[in-house]
Amino acid sequence: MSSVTANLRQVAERAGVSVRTVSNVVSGFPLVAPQTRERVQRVLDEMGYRPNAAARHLRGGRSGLVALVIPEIASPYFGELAGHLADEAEKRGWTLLVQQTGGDARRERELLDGVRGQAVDGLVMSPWALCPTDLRRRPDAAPLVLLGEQDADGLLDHVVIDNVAAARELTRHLIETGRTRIAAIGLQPHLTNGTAARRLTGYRQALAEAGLPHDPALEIPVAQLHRADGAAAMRGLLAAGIDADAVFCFSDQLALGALHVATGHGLRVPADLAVAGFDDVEDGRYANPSLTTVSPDKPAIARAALDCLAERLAPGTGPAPARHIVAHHLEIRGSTAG
Amino acid sequence: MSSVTANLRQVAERAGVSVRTVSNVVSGFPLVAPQTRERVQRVLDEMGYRPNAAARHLRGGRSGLVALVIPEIASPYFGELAGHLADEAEKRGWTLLVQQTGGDARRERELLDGVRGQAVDGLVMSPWALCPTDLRRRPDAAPLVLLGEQDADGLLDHVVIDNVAAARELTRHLIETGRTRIAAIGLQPHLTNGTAARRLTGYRQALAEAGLPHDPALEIPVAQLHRADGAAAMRGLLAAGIDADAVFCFSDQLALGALHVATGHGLRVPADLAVAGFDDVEDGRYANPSLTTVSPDKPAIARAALDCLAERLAPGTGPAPARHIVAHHLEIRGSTAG
DNA sequence: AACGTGGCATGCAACGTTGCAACCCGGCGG
DNA sequence: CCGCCGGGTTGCAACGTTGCATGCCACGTT
Repeated sequence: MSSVTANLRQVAERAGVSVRTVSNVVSGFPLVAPQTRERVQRVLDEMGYRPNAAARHLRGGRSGLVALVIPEIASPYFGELAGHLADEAEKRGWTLLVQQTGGDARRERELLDGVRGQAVDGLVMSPWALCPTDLRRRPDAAPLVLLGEQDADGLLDHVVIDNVAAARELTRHLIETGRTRIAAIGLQPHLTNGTAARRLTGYRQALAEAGLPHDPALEIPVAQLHRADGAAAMRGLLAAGIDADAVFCFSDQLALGALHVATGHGLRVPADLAVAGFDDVEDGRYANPSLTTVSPDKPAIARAALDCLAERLAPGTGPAPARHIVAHHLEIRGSTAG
Repeated sequence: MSSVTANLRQVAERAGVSVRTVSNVVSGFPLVAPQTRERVQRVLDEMGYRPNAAARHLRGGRSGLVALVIPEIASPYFGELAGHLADEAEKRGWTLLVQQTGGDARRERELLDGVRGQAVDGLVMSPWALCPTDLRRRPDAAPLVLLGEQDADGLLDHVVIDNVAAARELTRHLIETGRTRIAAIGLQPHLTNGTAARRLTGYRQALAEAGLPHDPALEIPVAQLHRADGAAAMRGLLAAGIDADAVFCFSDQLALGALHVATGHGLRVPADLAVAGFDDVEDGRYANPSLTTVSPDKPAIARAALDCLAERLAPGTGPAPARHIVAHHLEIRGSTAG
């Protein structure tokens, strides 16, 4: 079977030059005579030459692939993030590849030390089950950037927003609208990912600053971050007869589930109950009522993650692993302020 | 710089056998003496050997990569589909790679005849701007499967649901709940993708079957399929004073936008206005009220697309390009039946 | 006229893997 | 005893590309 596309040798033969010279033209090497360059270029175009990625990869060690390793791409937050990452990767000449873990520890580990047989130049990962020591103890493979809180300052690159501050700001907003019994939905004590813990900290700080009591019954853990989990948490609150006047959910998905159950239960939002989320996914903007949320700068997260990988891939060791903090802002909408 | 992982040569040296024999062990070639196999396997494990994907690709011509070429991954429908595709790809030893086109013709063409320099084994594509002739006129590159209607029966593989029937069923449902002035939102006359056209056909058929008049003012085109477009269309309906008692949107995203505007305008759904969508994305399930929709069997779509690629990749030409029809069902929820 | 110089072009080797053909050797039938 | 057979193992070559070193030529300088 012949190759699907012309290769350097075939172009060289047709143009009457050496393979090396064609390669020089393709790669833009300056020491090629103008008329030679032009002739070779013409043949390249004629034959529709496209460089063979496998050969380049084998030769140069770069595949041009970056892996996004996440629990699930169907989740709106990761979907939106993947969109930005794909765009940014494109700008840098990379292609994004998606690997789903389902939050499973074994699968996370498996992907960590060798996505597709060392075929990627770098990994952008959102770990749920692996702890920082797991993440560090791996063969000298492709550079790794983590998304979300990791308690691994100075040991691993990770991109985050200031979750404590963001949660505090949002909670303060709820307090300013007159709420005093604010539930927090979304604790994830079973995860190594420290994001939920930081948001809980911010929430508690805001309560303390306002002199509000801190009621453990209002701090509700969830199994996952799906709408169904938010719905279940809300049903639990209602069934237990807990009189909350606001719920702060640690993701928009949870909030949308909670909102659905609350309104289905006859509660008016925001009059009877304020509902707020986190992530600013597009669904929230069009919910009824639209959802107040913390909006992380997702394009900036994508840029930061890929910049970080680019630095690690550049010759030289680059700077020490760092915590890259990205901007966020409060997006106040109808679900908390009617 | 040494290679990041042990290669066959290093393993062979350590195990005291030839490179070829190690390769035989790795690939499970049967003619290897049991004790040799065992010894080599031990060394493989010790050294943490992982086959080099680039070399395999160069040698064997298979990269193990499948590209998903879609307008945008952030769209919930494509996000959910990508999740299923990634899972199914995984099962078949493939990895999914995402390329966004933004619906742009040039970008679609570019990706079509050479994603990443012929580095993928197959493409799953949802074209918006390219017509079937464009899609067929391409160098003998990787096999291609299209998602959505293409008017290219027998010429190109494509995976669809029966859009005419589905739209007819949904419209009939609206009629059965007593609606007579049913708007259709989501015509896309500017796209080559024939999906919207088929849904419009089904809609009109149902109206005709019920003996309802067909009012062009109720057939509303949109620029894209985002929530914002659905919202804009709904605002247009309301501003024009058109008295519809139902809107059938050609995607859930459109429906959610329309729903948002309708309820924001004081309309009670479904009492004053029924709203229905298409795609059954998770958002719709948790909307207020939850959204009636056509639910395509997304896992089956993913399976069909990848099975089709697998057939094309198998030795031999395989069956003629076909239209693969996947099941769907009506998901009746609160937005049409209170 | 001999020499250095710099622009341009080329050949060789190697990246890690696998298809192919050959090889060696013990056992068995002629 | 020789030749054949087949299980087990091996070397060679090639996939397409690029780094490195070298070759060649014309021109300008000594």
